[in-house]
Amino acid sequence: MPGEARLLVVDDEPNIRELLSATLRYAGFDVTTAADGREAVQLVERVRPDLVVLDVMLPDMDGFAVASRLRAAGRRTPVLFLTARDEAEHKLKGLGLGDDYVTKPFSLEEVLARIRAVLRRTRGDLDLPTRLQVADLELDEEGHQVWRAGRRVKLSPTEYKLLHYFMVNAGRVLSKAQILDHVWNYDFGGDRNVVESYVSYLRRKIDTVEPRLIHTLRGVGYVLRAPRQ
Amino acid sequence: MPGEARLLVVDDEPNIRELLSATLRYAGFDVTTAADGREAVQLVERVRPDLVVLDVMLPDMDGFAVASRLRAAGRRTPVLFLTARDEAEHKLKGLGLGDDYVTKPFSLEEVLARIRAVLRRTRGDLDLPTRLQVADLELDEEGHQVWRAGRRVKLSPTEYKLLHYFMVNAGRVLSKAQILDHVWNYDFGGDRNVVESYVSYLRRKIDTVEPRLIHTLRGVGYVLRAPRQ
DNA sequence: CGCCAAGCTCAGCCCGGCCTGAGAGTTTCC
DNA sequence: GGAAACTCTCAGGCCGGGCTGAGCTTGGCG
Repeated sequence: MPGEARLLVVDDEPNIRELLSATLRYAGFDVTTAADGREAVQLVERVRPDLVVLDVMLPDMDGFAVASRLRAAGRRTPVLFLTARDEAEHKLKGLGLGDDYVTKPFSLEEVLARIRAVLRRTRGDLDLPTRLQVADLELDEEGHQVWRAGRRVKLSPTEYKLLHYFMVNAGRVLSKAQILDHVWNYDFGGDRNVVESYVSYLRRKIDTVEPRLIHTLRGVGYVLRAPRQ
Repeated sequence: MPGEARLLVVDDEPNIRELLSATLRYAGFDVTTAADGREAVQLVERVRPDLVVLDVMLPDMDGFAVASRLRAAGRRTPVLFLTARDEAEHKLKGLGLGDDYVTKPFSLEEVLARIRAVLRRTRGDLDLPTRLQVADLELDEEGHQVWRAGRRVKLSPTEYKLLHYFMVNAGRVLSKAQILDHVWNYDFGGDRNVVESYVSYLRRKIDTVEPRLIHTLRGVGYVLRAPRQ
């Protein structure tokens, strides 16, 4: 439970806006949305969000302009910028302390991770768990590290994101479609065989000892869980 | 009791439309129907459904077009798409989060399960039970797991769906025809001996201990129930 | 008590979902 | 600039599960 933090999501594309707001609400945040910079500035005054998720390409004003308006108004609300891959490089110098950015197209897991990290820093939300555990499988979010049976395991970025998603949803069956939606970028067009491949990689790295934790449910999906219970 | 949620069912085939609306009404939902995209868009405004069940193949406009119309209109009504098997693969990226899809031909149990899952996510209907129990027989919907007398039991997908249907209707006599209609796809052409076969499989897996829970009523059907007192 | 319909069970075929190794294409890092 | 790591695709093969058909069992009824 993210402690009911208030978020303001600002993006002019309805699809992205909806994608984000639905995901973040489901993750337990209190979400307000805005479609342009003007609306965003107004809403910040009204809802006093703990964090603003802000597209840098807005129809009326640059995302950075919005951000400096916030700061000029005395708010030091942290901002998570959404930016195209090539814009990111030279623009990120504009970041204030506590701010961060994610490049489009992003994956939902990525956005959630960044939001949690920012809130942890700025609000001192130490109640946000930083360590996930299922049986003898451990994942440290801050240190990006994973252990199985006490042994350190090295994972690629995608493997890590997949495992993280599994662990946050331990005990819950996840369809391949769901996994694709959360772990892969929203514009990924390939087929779900990727998920099978990565589950296979993961198993080889973290699930070669008993008890097996990743289970296949034919025709349904996968689930990470410790036996018994 | 689904809490009186309002549904809008959109499909141009009268058979499917009726099949769905009758089933969903019987399951306790407040159902409105539409035969094409134009009508659907209008009705969404009027009835403000909690969820739209939407065929992707409509005579006048693509189901996805309808969905984006809804989103453009500011509604964040979740959508359950009905899609042919081969369309499903590559299109599922158009889904907003909170949306889901079912492939045609579907089984009614499948549709009901998806609808409940979506409502649970989007409305936060956490009061909807996720765990069913009859005597010492337990079924966990989220984890797709079943226990009898405290022992974990492994079921195939069809066995699971059948048991789920039994448990939701515990105490009610179900004819083989009813079971066929709900658990098997609507285009299933085989004979009802399948039901007998699967009841047999189920008994072997979950009903070998006292008290027996699955009872045969010759010439009538089956019923799952714990003995009196 | 014997017959018949209904129900039960099991072997077996077939299909499709899943896994995995190989490899192409791309990015990252030294 | 090259090597290593990583992502994704493809296809072959395996195996679990779906369904069928036939023979057997059970229960109802005259």
